[in-house]
Amino acid sequence: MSKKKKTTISDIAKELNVTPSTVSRALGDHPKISDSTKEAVLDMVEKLNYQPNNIASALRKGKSNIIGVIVPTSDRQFFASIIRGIEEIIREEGYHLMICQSDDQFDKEKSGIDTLLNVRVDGIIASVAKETTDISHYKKIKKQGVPLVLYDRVIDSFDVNHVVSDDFLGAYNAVTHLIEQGCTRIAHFAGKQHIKIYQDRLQGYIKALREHSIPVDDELIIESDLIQDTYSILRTGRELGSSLLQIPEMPDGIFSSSDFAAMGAIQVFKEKNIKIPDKVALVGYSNDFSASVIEPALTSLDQHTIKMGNCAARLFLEQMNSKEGTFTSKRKLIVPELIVRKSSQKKQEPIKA
Amino acid sequence: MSKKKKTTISDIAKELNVTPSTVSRALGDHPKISDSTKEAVLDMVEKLNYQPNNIASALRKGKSNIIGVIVPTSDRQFFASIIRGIEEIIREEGYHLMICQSDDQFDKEKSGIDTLLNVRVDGIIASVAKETTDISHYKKIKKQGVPLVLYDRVIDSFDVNHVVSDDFLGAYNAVTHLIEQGCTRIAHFAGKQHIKIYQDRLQGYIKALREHSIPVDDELIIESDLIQDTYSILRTGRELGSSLLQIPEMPDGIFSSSDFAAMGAIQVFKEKNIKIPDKVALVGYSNDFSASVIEPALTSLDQHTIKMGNCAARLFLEQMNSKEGTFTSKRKLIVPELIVRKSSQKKQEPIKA
DNA sequence: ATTGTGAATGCAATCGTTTGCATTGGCATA
DNA sequence: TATGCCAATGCAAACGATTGCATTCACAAT
Repeated sequence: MSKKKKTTISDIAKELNVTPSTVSRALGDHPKISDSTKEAVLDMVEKLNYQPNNIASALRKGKSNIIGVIVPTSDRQFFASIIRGIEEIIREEGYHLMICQSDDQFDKEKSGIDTLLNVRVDGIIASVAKETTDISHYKKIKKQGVPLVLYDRVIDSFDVNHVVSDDFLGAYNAVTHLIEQGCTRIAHFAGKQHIKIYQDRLQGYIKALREHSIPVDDELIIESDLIQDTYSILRTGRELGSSLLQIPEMPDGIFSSSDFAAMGAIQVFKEKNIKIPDKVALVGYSNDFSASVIEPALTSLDQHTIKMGNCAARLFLEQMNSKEGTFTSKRKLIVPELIVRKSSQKKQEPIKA
Repeated sequence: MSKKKKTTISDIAKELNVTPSTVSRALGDHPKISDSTKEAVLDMVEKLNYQPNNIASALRKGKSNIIGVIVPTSDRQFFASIIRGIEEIIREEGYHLMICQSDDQFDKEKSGIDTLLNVRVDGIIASVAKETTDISHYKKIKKQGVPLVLYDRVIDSFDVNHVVSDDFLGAYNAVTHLIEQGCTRIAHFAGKQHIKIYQDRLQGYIKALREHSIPVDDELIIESDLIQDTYSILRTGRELGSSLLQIPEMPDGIFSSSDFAAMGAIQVFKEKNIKIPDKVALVGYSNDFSASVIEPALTSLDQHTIKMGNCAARLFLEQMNSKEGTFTSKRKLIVPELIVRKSSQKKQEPIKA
């Protein structure tokens, strides 16, 4: 329990009658150190139970080997997978993760970034909080010369590395699928339009309709806050579903920007005995596990989040290893995959359960 | 993009014709520094865009203000919530989190702990990997005098702070509930018995049976690996469900140590047209979101994971702030809550959807 | 014997903050 | 005028590891 005085590199040096430099080099496997001393050092490391002090090393080297991640919230599957994806890649390069949650709040995001900067992380990988409009704190990162990669919720008009899901394409494919299944009047549960991903999904929806000469009916586009806790969105979905029942000509398809909203609607429809997908077909977004479990199982878009995390990490490494000024920021698109399930399967047999 | 030379405390000092000490104290709001200098310093901080160097500070103070967390995997709801719970508490005290995933592998767990020790975290909060049997790396933490708190998957016979869910009670309540609903032959989907939480759940199950003079039938206790990815457990659940259909006298109740396994069984039963809960009632464990969505909705035990995280964090702070040697390790129990839904509701109306 | 060479290690400054122990100057008290 | 005291600040040594630039020593070549 008591704070032992930790053994340092000099303790080892003293014991071996060499200087700290030698020990340091031995530990770093420096070519000019004889094998015999290297062995001796390693032995002593064991004997004295030496634990390297990364802090001292980081101070001297100006490199912490930590990379910071900002997530809106760690308890959504989506972001949890991203973290995993990032970690998979960077751990191989000897980096470690420091995670800050913004809870989608501007203040927490800002202070999180400050913290990361204070511990001198070697880079930051972030997704922007839904509240955030002022982006001076992100500019600060760039100004300090710290590599920055944004993922998913990015900032247009800000020249940094991006990795985003191709939301436009995802939406387009989803709606096209509904049309192919015979839907002619398709509603859209949209997210708040100041957030890019929801804009793109709406645009993808519109394009698919236009391409099949289906008129875009504003009445069928319902915007609501789809960034909340899961149960709240489910409730929102129920309300949206109910409201659709009120309008004169009920739509025969729904493309929802959130799985949970779609599931809320499914629940309502089932209670009212409205047949899915015959009377109304649904497609959600994100391919949450529960989408495979609800009945009928919900067709959804898998965003390949782990791959997205991988990609963000690689982008960071690339920027990190490029010599000064060489690097120009890139934008990577991850293509989402439509997982067709019963909720939209009017014609053939379901492919996946 | 170029690495700007960051401004330091001495830059500020030089600019103001004082010494670094004064600036340091001013920033620390030291009482002996005049208000005027404090103001001047703050102004200069703005002007020069000073960013404190936590690394240097940590080195000097021997305190990083970072606390390390080991999670088996960040992409399970359970652990994500724990992280949230921890963060809620410690952020108020100025601490930050560094998260390592063990992926339930011994090696990664070990190297994760090493990393945390290397960056000189002020404490470690961990849940033990399912693979782990050798615990020397945990002993090392303690030996180095770093506060350690274990949560959920703990190590018996190792004297450190614990916070665990009361699995015994949870299981006991679940099974008692099934009995009250009229079940007389109750199966148990058990997890691997070298893990404490699964032992406890099995014991709770047994106790409830005994108390109601129901014989414990080994045939009805099926052990399998319940720590895998979600879809795999679902599949396992399907197999378990199918296997129960084979035995002569089908059970009329199932208590599953995993929500996902229970859901797999539900799917099979529905396919075979076996009525739930009339023919067989089910209770899961963990209260995953999907439990509320499957039909019939699955009764489950909510483990109050956020509270659990809160508790772990508080335990850490307590130990941190206790003077040397004063602290004796504690064990906190979080009481799980039975959320009754249709899957087990033979008698009354469901309380929650 | 002199010089050269290379392998193995030592020296000392440095990274940016913090902090115990002075020091300074001004003002009040005796 | 001398003394004491306090408020405000300075000095310099840490914290532990790294690294450019010597230095040392042994041995080979001339």
